[in-house]
Amino acid sequence: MSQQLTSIKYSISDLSKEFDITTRSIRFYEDQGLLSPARKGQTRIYNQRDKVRLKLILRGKRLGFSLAETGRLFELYDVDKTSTTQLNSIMTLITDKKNDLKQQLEDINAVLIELNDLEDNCKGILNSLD
Amino acid sequence: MSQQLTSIKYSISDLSKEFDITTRSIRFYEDQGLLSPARKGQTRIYNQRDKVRLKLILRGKRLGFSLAETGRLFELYDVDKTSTTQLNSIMTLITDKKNDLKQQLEDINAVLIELNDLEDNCKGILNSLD
DNA sequence: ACCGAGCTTTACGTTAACGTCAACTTCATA
DNA sequence: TATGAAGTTGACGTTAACGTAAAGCTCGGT
Repeated sequence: MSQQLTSIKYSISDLSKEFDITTRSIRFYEDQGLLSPARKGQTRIYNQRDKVRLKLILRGKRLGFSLAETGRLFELYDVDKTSTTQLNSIMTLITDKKNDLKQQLEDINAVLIELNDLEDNCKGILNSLD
Repeated sequence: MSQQLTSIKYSISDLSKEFDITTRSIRFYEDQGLLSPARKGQTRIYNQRDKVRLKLILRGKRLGFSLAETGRLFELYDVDKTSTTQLNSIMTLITDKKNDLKQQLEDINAVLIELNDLEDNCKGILNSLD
């Protein structure tokens, strides 16, 4: 039924080129438990899911998440959904993260406003030098 | 004329308490050239400007800026405004930072959407357990 | 005169996230 | 067959941003 034709495979250097990171980093993320690619002999073989995970890791980094935090977010999807206590602890974790991100939104908007002011300032000076 | 009554002074522990950071951190920021408080003998005396700077440093940290990056942003305000080349290099730096921040906005919104989905999911399961 | 609280400098320790060899295998190609 | 490109596992080095401990001033209160 839901047989996916996701037989697309990637080598470690494929991914390192695509995301512009080193193979060292990719192996390190695996060490930290964020990736678990298949193996053909010794060689790592990455599929679509691995690639998506890697993209999420890098997005997390851009947001200042530590690898451990990103790992915890990954686990949210695999957790035991039958335990009420588990569900509640997830909910609080989600709430906390959402608050962090809302703070970040405020921060970013504040900085953007300052940068725009500064930019206008510079433009004004440049124009007055004609 | 524009004499400011900004004679409000702070000790290092005042600031450490107010911002909930250690005095070690505050001194470290000074080592890195981000703060330069006055001295009374050996003792550091912080004024309103120093306090604002500290607030900006912490905001930068929340956004994932390194201390060096924040330092560069500080310098933007003190730079020689008569040099056209200086102005142009500032402008490109501003443009770059703005692009970074716009990317962050996208990232944050994407994560917020996911977290909201996950939250709804959890709520649904919790409700179905009644 | 002594004490404790708060400040100082100096200096070594720590953690995260990799960088950078070194030494090895495997595989396709000249 | 050899050689070069791409993969592997250690293992030690590095940087940023502090933590932490040692040793010492200084000042108000008892």
